Amino acid sequence: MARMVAERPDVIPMLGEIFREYGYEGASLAVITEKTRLGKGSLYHFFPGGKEEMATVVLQQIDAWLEDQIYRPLRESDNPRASISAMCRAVSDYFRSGCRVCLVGAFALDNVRDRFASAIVDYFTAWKSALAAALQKLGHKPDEAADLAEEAVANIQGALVLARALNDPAVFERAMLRIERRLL
Amino acid sequence: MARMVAERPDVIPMLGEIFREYGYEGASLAVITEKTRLGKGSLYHFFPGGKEEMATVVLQQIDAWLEDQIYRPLRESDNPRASISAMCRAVSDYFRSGCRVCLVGAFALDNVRDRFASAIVDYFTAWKSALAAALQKLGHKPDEAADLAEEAVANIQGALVLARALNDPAVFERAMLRIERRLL
DNA sequence: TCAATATTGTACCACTCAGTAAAGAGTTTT
DNA sequence: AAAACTCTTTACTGAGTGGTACAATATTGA
Repeated sequence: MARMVAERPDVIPMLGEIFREYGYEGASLAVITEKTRLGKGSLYHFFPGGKEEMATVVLQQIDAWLEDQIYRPLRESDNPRASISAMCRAVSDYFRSGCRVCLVGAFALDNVRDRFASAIVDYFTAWKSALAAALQKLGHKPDEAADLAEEAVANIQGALVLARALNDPAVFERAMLRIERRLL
Repeated sequence: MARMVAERPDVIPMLGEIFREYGYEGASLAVITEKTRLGKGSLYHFFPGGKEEMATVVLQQIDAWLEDQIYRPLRESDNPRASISAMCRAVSDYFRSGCRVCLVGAFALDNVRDRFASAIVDYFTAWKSALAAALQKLGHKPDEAADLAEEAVANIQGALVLARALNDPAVFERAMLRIERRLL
């Protein structure tokens, strides 16, 4: 039969948005088939492991993107100020000023946390340590840098929760400004 | 037939813990009947509105508790330092060092946010303004106090997300110390 | 004692869930 | 051209969903 969608990779970003919008449990196969315009057959052809595999792949893709765009620059740049500043901009963009949810944060609060525990831990650990590396290059002592990094990562998550709760992007933007000011 | 549980009020805290543990969608009636030891008949007798009414009542009860234990002291105490300090302790206790989820925060990230939007907005708004009132009594200017309060409330949520993601209460305790230090 | 009311167990409803099976259509390879 | 492979459609399963109906039973107050 005719191909509806070129390749499996094309579906992954759609799945990401679906999980963001509906959550893991809320993203029923009915929703997924409707939004992706893919029948169940195709879905299970691409992801034999079903919904769980879909979510796993989405989490992998998110990790890869952040590694490229944020973690590596933080670790490897010889201009830590600039890469931290770039991180704040990228985060603000990525989360669309708080209108977009952090999938990993949402999973962490959900009862699917245990199912994706290792991906969730990896996500936050990688972020913390990459940011801490940049902060050390900025002159902070290792434990001081780790503390600052943990605080920043937590505060980003908090800003996302509050902005979505109050449905107010300004809350997120204010928080990101505070976070950047404190890091630099 | 014999009464299993004395009164409707006794069930509400159980429902709270169930929603915390399973989320709104994850808390199926099967789970609820099992954990409360109440049959569907009793459940729908006490809560004719079904699951949605159960969650609404739980949110109301949470709000009432916080109003009593945290908001009112913050607003009315003439020792703002002490009441802010007490708030931090109460929060740490309430969330069991981050092992317990904030139901309202979790709902905010979930796709049930819209259904309980007003309760969610009220929760965070009340908290922010009560804390801002205390900060004003501490000598902060109104907009400065509002900003600090918003930051603190957001950071508590962030600490909850990160602590649960990393499954590490120490993350939450560290964050609460930072928050208290910054407020006082 | 006895009727009114409050509570509970059970069976049931229509619907949705994730997942499967299999046959067919399209494309590639041989 | 035909076999092999990739993808899609369709119909289906069995379990679980929230919610309803109602009769059976307890408790209460007169």
